[in-house]
Amino acid sequence: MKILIVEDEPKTGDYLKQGLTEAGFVTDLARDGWDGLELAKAGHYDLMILDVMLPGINGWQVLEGVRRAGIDMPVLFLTARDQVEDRVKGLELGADDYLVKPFAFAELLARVRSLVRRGHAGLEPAVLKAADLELDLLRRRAMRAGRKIELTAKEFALLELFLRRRGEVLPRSLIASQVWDMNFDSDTNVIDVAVRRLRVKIDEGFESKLIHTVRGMGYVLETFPEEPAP
Amino acid sequence: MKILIVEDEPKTGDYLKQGLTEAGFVTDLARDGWDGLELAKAGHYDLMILDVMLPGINGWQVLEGVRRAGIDMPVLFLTARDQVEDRVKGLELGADDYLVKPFAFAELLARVRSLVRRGHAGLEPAVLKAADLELDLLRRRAMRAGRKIELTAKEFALLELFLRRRGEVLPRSLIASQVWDMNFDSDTNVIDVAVRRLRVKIDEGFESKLIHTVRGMGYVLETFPEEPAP
DNA sequence: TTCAGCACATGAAAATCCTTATCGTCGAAG
DNA sequence: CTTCGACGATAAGGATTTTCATGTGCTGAA
Repeated sequence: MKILIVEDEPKTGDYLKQGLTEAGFVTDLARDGWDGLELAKAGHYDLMILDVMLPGINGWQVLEGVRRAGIDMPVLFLTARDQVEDRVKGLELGADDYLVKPFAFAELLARVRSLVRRGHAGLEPAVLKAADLELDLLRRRAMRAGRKIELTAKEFALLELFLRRRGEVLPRSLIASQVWDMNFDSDTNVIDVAVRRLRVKIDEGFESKLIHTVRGMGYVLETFPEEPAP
Repeated sequence: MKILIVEDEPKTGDYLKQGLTEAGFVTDLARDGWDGLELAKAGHYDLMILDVMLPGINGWQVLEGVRRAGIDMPVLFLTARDQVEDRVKGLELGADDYLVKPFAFAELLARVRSLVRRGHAGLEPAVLKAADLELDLLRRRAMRAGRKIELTAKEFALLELFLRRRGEVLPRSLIASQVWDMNFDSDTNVIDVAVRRLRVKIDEGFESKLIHTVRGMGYVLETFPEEPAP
């Protein structure tokens, strides 16, 4: 599997190249937009990782050039934290996924694998929904019934997990491994506390509750109450 | 590469098996000490991952049985947080490495790879030193000039990095990727602040400073001052 | 030499996260 | 029906980590 990285900052570029190489990919690295475009046209890649901020021509322009040349490969692009609208724009231009700097390498790897596997057929949904709750993954914002909800990083990750696996009962060990990247140590109740904080934000003050406890098992996010009417 | 996992808690066991399988290893899973011992004797494994707390016979006993049977394979064992002395004991009994629960999977994978590669020839050093500073990785304790120093998780990780790469100038991007598992985003100074906190703890009040700033490059831990005498 | 600009240092406030302790509730057993 | 025990909810406290604002000193250019 061959990946083209287009990144001007040397440290980030080397970091990506090394990490992906260790993960078993073959990589080429372009240091600016022009080189990137040229390489993209010349070689056959399974994926392109594209920084938005580049000297010469920027990331979108590279993307546009690539698409104009009729090259059909998935594109993952990298944006800085404040370039939210850029991300939206990039997706409209035909990118397949994005990642906000700074990012954990594990996260990048997961997305790269996903894209390489799926091709750029199915873009990940940008907004997850359940009833009147919406989680915008691009803008990192949550809303319920039209009201904006502020979430911390952990809360966001937790809610994202719940929404991605809506209706499934998630045992604490699963939540721990996904949200905390930890193998579970049962003598703590971090998860209970985190779920509570999330509940306060997304359920408190609303008629229908979304997060439900399944005693002895874990937690579920469900649109309908467990027991409709006795 | 074949790995034997001995772990009674089902969730942890499955988690390990799945994760390692995805990482390309072949795994067998034993649910208690007796099964573990039997499998270890029967099959040819490149590594055994051994939980200390097991029903029937405990981890050390399994280890002892394995060694008695003349089986020579590296052993990585898993301990709970409070079983510090157990870890020390386990290493004395001939384990090759340990991991404290809860642990990040990435950490486990790194150690597994290291052990599979090296065999159990070279146990990682348990104590890192520089001048009169010591960092005990087993007991997670730091001392300087005989005085105990309390460190937080981040401080510990940072100091460990400095000690492992003593004398090397570490750019911020490297520190970010190692200690924060993040690709670097230059508009923050978390690293500066973290380095400062560490400095206060290990250098303040001591004649010779260990952590030095290299302007425009990063930080180094060095025993000798950069410029001896002008 | 002086000044401006940049890099790093520092202190303090704010945000987040984890721990601990206590209370409540559900379910099973008597 | 009552009691007990386990599991979960909740509140409060504390520790850690991050952000922000400001200070200081080096370096290179005028």
